[in-house]
Amino acid sequence: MKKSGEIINKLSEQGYRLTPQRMMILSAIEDGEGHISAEEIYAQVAAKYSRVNISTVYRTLELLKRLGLVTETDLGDGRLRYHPVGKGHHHHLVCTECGAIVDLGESVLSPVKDVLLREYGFIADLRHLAIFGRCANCSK
Amino acid sequence: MKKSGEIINKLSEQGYRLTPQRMMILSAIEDGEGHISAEEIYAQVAAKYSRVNISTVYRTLELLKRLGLVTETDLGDGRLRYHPVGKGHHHHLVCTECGAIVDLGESVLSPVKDVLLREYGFIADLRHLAIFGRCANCSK
DNA sequence: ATTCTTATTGAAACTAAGTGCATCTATAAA
DNA sequence: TTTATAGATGCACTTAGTTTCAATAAGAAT
Repeated sequence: MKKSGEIINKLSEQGYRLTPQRMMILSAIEDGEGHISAEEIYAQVAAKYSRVNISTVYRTLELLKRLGLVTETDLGDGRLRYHPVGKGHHHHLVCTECGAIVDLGESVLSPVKDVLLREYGFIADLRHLAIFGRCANCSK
Repeated sequence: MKKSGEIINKLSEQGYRLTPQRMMILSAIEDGEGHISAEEIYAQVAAKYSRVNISTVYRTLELLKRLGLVTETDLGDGRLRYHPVGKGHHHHLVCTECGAIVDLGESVLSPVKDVLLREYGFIADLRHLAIFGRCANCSK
């Protein structure tokens, strides 16, 4: 039960205002296991402070994304999921047949990241990717 | 100016009906340079046959996607883009700063595809990916 | 403590995409 | 050629996310 300090500090360092809405959105993101959706964040915040608007949640997520503090990932269930960057990087294999999700270390994509940087000077954001396809069972 | 036969043949082989709506949607996808959006397909079809509904476009795209006949890619402009698989595979580097899009051969991701198959038995669909990040200019 | 400035918020409208259901029609069977 | 039927469509509605704009309030300056 920590105080979501990491992201808050970075926001205030960079001159962004620390509104109560933002504080509550941040703790919703930093508590829990990550992979939270905008609606879930909204539900958590609204439970304590019913005046929040969901567009504030979306706007805060957009900001955190732009500052590189959270990653946004489409896991194929129709809503985007958010993960605090401070909690570590990983990827997912998502089976489009049965819906199974397998976690994947960060290292699988590092060679790609390196090639893109070397050959194109492109700094690829490959911190939390969902790779779709068919799992071992479904393609047997 | 070919007759969008490839996809039509595959649909009818597999027992799907060849409705006039589908035929018009298919030629919209197969003519042109690919990377067409659902709205653009709808506009093209509606110009000839104003009774089509856009949900038919979405449903047809869903079908073609499921059958592996088109790829769906988010190039970051708020609408998904579709590309006929028969026209070849490639990827895109999308700069989240300036919006520049650089094309990329298929080969960059083949090693990843191989590793996922070998180590997880996972058949990854990596035929038309958009990789977001910062281009050489924007990260100078 | 009060005032000021501008970032942030809430409300509502809007967009892209997906869904449920009654109707219609492409295709196969008679 | 006509009929039957399951697949496909149109329409209305829902959902996730974005945008506009007037009102509010965080944080700086006084």
